[in-house]
This record gives sequence, C-alpha cells and structure tokens, in this order.
Amino acid sequence: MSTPRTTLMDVAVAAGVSRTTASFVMTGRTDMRIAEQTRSRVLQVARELSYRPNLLSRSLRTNLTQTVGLISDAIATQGFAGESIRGALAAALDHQHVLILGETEGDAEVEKQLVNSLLDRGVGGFVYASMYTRQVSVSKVLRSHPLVLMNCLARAKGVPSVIPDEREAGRTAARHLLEAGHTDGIYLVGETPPDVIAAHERRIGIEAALAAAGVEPAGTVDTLWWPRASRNAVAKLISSGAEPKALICLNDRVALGAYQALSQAGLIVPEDVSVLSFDDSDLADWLDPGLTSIALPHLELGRRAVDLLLSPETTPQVHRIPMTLMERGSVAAPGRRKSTRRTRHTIR
Amino acid sequence: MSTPRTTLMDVAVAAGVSRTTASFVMTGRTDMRIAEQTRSRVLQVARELSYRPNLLSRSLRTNLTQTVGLISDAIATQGFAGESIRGALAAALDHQHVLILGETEGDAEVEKQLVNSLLDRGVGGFVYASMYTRQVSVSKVLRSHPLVLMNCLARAKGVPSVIPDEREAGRTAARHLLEAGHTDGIYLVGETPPDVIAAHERRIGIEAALAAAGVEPAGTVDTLWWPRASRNAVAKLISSGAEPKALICLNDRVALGAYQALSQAGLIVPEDVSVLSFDDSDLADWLDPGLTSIALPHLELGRRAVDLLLSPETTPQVHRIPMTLMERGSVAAPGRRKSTRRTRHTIR
DNA sequence: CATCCGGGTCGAAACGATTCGGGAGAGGTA
DNA sequence: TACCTCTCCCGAATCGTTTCGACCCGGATG
Repeated sequence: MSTPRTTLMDVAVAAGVSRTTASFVMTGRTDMRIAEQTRSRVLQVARELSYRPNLLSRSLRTNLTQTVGLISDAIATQGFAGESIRGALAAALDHQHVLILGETEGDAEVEKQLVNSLLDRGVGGFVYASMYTRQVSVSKVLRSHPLVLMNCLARAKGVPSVIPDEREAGRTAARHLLEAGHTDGIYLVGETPPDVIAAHERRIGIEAALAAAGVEPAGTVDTLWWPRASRNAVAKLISSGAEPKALICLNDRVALGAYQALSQAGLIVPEDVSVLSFDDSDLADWLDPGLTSIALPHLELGRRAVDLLLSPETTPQVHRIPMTLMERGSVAAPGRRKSTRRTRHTIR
Repeated sequence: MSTPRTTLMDVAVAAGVSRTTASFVMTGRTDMRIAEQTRSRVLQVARELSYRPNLLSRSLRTNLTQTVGLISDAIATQGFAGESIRGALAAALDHQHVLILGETEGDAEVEKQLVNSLLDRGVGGFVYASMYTRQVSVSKVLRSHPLVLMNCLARAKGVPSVIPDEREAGRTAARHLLEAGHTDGIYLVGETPPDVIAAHERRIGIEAALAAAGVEPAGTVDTLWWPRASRNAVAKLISSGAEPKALICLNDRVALGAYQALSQAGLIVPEDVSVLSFDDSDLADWLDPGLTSIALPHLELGRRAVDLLLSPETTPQVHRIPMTLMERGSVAAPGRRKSTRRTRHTIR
C-alpha cells in the first residue's frame, strides 16, 4: 500500500548512529552530551528522509500527546464560543499542540466521562470554560491535572483563571459618557444580580467612576438581559415621565431593546439619548446607528488561557483581560437636539 | 505517586488466561472462539479491576485513536460554529469518539500542516466544514482519508457532503407567504450571486414555488447581505414609490436592515408589510416583532457529518438537511391594515 | 604506569496493547 | 491404534519511541 513510515531507526542507521543517539538529537535533550558534528549529521539525515516522529508511540512512553482539552459547560451559546475557540486554537498552535473539544452540559457525570476520555487520549491539561462569567467548583479529577479556568473563577483557590476585566470596563463606560459631557439623566439598564459576576462588576465600575466625578446616576432600569424585556422596561421608564439622556445598557441585547423602545417613543439616538453598551457582539455593528460597546475579549481569553496552561511559569492567579471600547455612533454630547418634551440648555 | 495503571496483563493474570485471550475478549472479536465461561470471567475481572484499556498503546498498533478532526476555513464567524460543533460533538460521543478542532484560515499551507498534525495524532477521518455554503476543492491529502464535507460541495465527485436544503427552503418561504394570502407586492431582498450556493438556491426555490402558484414577484432588491446596505436599499425601494406587501429577505441581517427601513418609513410589520427571512439566527428572536425565519440546521449538519463519517455504510452522496420554518410575528395576511399611501382591497 | 574522569555512544528494556501462527486436548472416524 | 477435526487458548513478535545503565576511549592525575 502506502510506503512504510520512516522511523527513528531509519534515521539512525542512515546517520550511522544508534537509535538512542538519534532520539537524543531529535528531542534536543541537552543533559546528554552529543558531539555537534553528530548532531548536525542526524538532523541533516532526518530532514532528507523527511522524518516525522510518531507521536503515538512517543505518547506510549511519555503519556502525553501534545493535546489540550477545552471543556465547557455549553459550547454553543451566543457566539461567545467562536472567538474564544479561535484564540485557544491559535495559542495551541503556537505550542505545537492541538485542541480537543468537549461539552459537559453542566452535568457532573458527563464531565467525569469526558475528562477520562480525554485523559485516555493523553491530553496534557485542560481549559475549563464557562459561557458566562461565574464561580464554578471544579471536580477533583480536573484539579489533579494542569488546569486553567476561562471566564470563570474557582471556589477553591490555587487555580489560575482568565477573565475579562469587567470592573475596569464599567469605569471605561462611565468615563466615556462623562467625557462626552453627560452628567444628568444617566440610567443603568439591566439587572445586576450579585452572583452574575459580569453584571455586578460592571455596575460597580460604572458607579465608582461616576462617583469619582461627583455624578450620580439618575436611576436604574431593572430588566432581564433580553431585548423584549429591556424594550418594555425602557418604554415604561419613558412613559413614566423620565427623560433619560444616556443609557448604559449592561449588554448589547439590552441595548437593542432600548433602541426599540426609544424609536417607538420618537427619541433619536444619539441626539436625544446616548446609548452605551457592553459585549460588542455582531449586533452592535448592525444597529442603526452603530452601537458604541465595550468588547468582551473573547479571542484573548481563549488565547491567554491556553497560553497559560502551556507555559511552565503558570502562577495560580486571576488574569484580567482588558475590555476595549468600540466607538460607533450611539454616544454624543447631551442636548445637541432639543428634547421632544422640554427644552434644555444646549451645549455648543 | 499514583497507583500504576491496571493493564490488560493484570486482567489476564487475575482471570487466569493469557494476554491474548483477554485481548480478544475485551475487543469482542468473534473470529476467535472463546468459551462463554472464559469470556464472562474475563469481563468480570476487568470490571472488578476497573480496567480501562490504554488507548495510546492500542493506537500504536492500530494507528487509530477514536478521534475525528473537524477542520474548517473559519471557526468563528456568525455563531454558525457553535451549534454545528455541538452537533458534531454529540455524534462523535455516540461513536465513542472525540473531536479535534482546526482552522485553516483558507490557507492551503496551513491546511496541510494541520492535516498532518492531526494524522500524527491518529485521527480516523475528517469533517471539512465551510462557513458558508460553497464549492471547495479538497486537497489530495484530505481526499486520501475518510472525509465528509459539511456545508460545502466538492468540485471533484465521490466525496460525501452534508448541506442544508436551500432550494426546498426557498419553496417553503414562498408557500408560507402564499398561504398567508400574499400574491402581490412580493419582493426578494438580497443579492443572489450564482457562486453563493445558498443565495442562488433560495432564489430558485422561491421563484419556482411562486411560479407554481401563478404568482410573479413584484421585484428584486439588490443588496449585500448586511443590515446597513439592506436598510438603504429597502429605503430606496420605498421612496421610489413602490408599495411592498411582503419582503423575502435572504437572511436575517438583511431582514434587520429591512425592519429599520420600514420603521423609518412608518410602515408596520406585519400589518403593512410582511417580512420573511432565512437563517433563524438569534437576531430573529430579538427583533420586534419576532422575525419569521427559516432555520439553518446547524446542529443537524454537524451531527450528520460526523455520523456519516463514522458509519461504515457511507455512500458518497449529497445529503440535504431540511430547513424548518420558525414562525414568529412578522408575517400576516396582506391588507389587514390600510396602507399609508393608498387604500387597497382588504381580505377578510 | 595504573586510575580516574568526563565526553560521546549505545544496547536493551520498557510503554501496553494487537495479532500471527501455532498447539494441546477432546472427541469422532476408519 | 492412528489420524483428523474441532474447540479453545497461548507464546512471542510487533508498533516506534524514550530512557536507564552501561561502555569505550583518550587525556589528565597521582
């Protein structure tokens, strides 16, 4: 059939050395002394024969396959997956590794099976990812192997994790609004339950930055993070007589709902109301006007997680990845246009 | 350190048979006759010792690792990835396999590297996925291994592929509109270049079903498949004096643009204009009113592709996965409300 | 002149399965 | 009894590396 594989033995013979020596050369071990001349000869021959070491047989000894497992509670949701996986893939590639994917569906039994299955295949370590930032408890099996958490924090300490810097993002958001000249009528849209880290941290950041400037938000619109809910909530806010000048939406879906409600009420973004949001999903670019949003660093999360896993100097620590503001058209100076309801002093 | 692995030898010894016999029992080979009594004894012992065969060592002989490679030109785009990967994952699990992911970035050299890298890890076959339905030319390396194409067709014949049934989806769309009572003012929104299979097929299906009912579309709105472009194009259509009653948008992003233009023009969905779309992305559910859309069978594509790959009876053939209509609120009978511009005979 | 030392190599034993080619024993047949 | 045929099982080679524990040899040391 196909030509038989070139083995290390072939290389050794062709280079006139023993298999042992060839092995040392190929794996580049320095603890064993090999004459430079021999070394280069072996390498030369290996190249000529286009030798590729058989990873599987190597694994049999080392129990490692240059593979990392990326396991997640839910792969699919929200397009989060895509970019993170790409980042992870890229980092894995940098380290000559390959990525095996797994999904636990949040089921501990499934997770156990999966982990074993991956261990059987010689994965060298795991990235455990959550689809929304939260605290997780990692199973014992998992903890007894190299592990990096992505987008989640361990209850138990000692596990390195990579998460978005939500609090700083909150500050960024608030500052952006302040810089645009907003001081009044700033509303926070979206519920912030304390156990949803992203929500909680964003809020803290926002309030801190506003407070630092001596500004107090005009209010909070409590709503689930979905367009329909948000739309209703914002509509209710408006019909209650409030005159929002700026809406900080806790994510883009919420912002979509806000857009809908504003449009319905005849309010124009950004002339009447500025809208600022988080996540920078595709949606942000599709809305009209484009939604200024603070991007989740999906790609970077994946990349850093795998990189951390595969770099020996891993220190158990929380790595916060900065979130960057993507300016589009939804934030402007307040009062550029007269409100439909009452006049207001105009800036410029 | 950790307790040494239970090997097949351990099982054999404990069961009082040879390693050979134990192996035959464990792998369930029938060509070698093993007494039922012996068989069950070995199985029993294996269970007691909670024996897990070492896949890596097995691979060394068989060159297979119960692994399939899913390689794609671009993992991330459009959240397509997520569901497809989930489907692939599920199917792989059903076959006791595991999924390795790779991304070629459309680069042939990267692809070659990747394929080799996966082969080194003993993948048993490949699923080659494209992020939008199109013709691809598969490399020779790839073709010389078990392979299933997902969301793309091979130029060369003989490679099985799994794609959405776009043409039937087109028919479904048209029929849905017809059933709602639409016969006039039906516009097709979105360009349909012949090399973009989805576009082309959808259009053919739509036109065929309309023609079968003796209906001719009122026109075509040529626009890129992006919200902004679509918005402008639809706005132009309206300002040109046309009075669309139904818009068949070639995907949800196009529909978003259409929504924006309609809303701008003071037209209400679905009272004034029905909107029907394709893809059933998240967006469809977020819009207001909910967008009736024909779903891309992402999950099913992934599942079927891997299933086909791992089922021996693979026949080289194109498998078309049905796309199902997701009804929301964007289609209604025409003329339920008087047009803002002119009155029209009302149905019911 | 024996010893030691350290640089440079290598033989052979793992690693844990699969699989080829028998082979022993029980029973049947001539 | 001699030979054959099943049935059930096993020894040993093999997959391609890694790696432990030598070994050889020339020069420095005492």
